[in-house]
Amino acid sequence: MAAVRSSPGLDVVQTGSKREDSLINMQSCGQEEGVSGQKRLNTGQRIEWPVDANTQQTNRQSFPQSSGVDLPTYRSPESVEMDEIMAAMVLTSLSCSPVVQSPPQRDLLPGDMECCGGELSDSGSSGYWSWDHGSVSPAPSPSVTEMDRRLSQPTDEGLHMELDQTACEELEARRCKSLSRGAYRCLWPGCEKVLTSRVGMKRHIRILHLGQTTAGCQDAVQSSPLSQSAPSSVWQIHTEHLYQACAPIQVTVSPGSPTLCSWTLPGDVQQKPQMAAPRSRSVSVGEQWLQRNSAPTRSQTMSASPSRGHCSFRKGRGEAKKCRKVYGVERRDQWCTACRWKKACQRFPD
DNA sequence: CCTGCCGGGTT
DNA sequence: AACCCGGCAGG
Repeated sequence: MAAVRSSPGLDVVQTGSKREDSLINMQSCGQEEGVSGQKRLNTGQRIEWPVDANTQQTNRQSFPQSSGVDLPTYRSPESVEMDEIMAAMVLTSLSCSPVVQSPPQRDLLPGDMECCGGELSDSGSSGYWSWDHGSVSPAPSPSVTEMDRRLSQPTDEGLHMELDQTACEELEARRCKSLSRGAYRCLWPGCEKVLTSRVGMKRHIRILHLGQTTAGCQDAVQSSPLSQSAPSSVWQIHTEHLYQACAPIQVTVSPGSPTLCSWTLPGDVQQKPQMAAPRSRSVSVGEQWLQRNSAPTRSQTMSASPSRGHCSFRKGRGEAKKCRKVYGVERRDQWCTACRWKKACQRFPD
């Protein structure tokens, strides 16, 4: 059985039964101050479980707001933006230069996109953060129906990020499979247009699918929550192992364009949102508070001060109460992992 | 002395 | 990688 929390004050229990829908029970519990979550099943049983910080965060992305769990018939009012998001995904996919068809010399034109081996940054844009796909394998792509369901769900910022990445992977996989050498096929739903040049394909998507005449695409992507939100989501996801993240998380800021921010993460870490979903672990009040209050701020801090990558620097004593003080030595099992290992506390970071 | 956590060792 | 702990620094 998997227990999830969809949003503050709204708990959801999802059983492993085939009749999930009928067994889903939602209850507004308010914001309890305890360490564990608690839930009532429809059997009348009351179940308490430790809530994982990652699980909480992840599931807030997966089951956002009032929709609770996957209700197939639900259509979000925000789905009207999906065309735009789809366009962004298609273009993002397009920006991933196919290794199979790209010999050492890449047809990089002025204003053309970068290869996805390292960055997706469009040199013609600003404020377009990018992913390093790293070791992410395109093989396990979600089904079309699942994609559609996710697209139709109301999304918060985190889900946008997940959507973007997953969709990019899938589109890239589909494109790599279906493409003949040197040709680009438009993956816009219902459009099978094949062009030989990347620039032409970009133009095709812009004009036909976005209805834009000139360089509006990057701006559309830039201004969408899809791109704006992802870094903070990533940050939230990885706070659990923050003390290990000094090296893996790399933030680079382009000197030329102040808003161009490139996030480089190891592939396995990027997949964590999907893998962490069924997990369940104890979460503290502090962790919940941290996720609610400080995570967005931290993302901004990350963007503003990328020099944090240096780990050897010993910080002065912060003001925050750490697990040791909050729980005491006698409740050491409730400490965060880092505190138990005498590492820098990641539940109550300074 | 208490606390936080770095650095390094062990499993 | 996960886990543990000696020892150091700050308060």
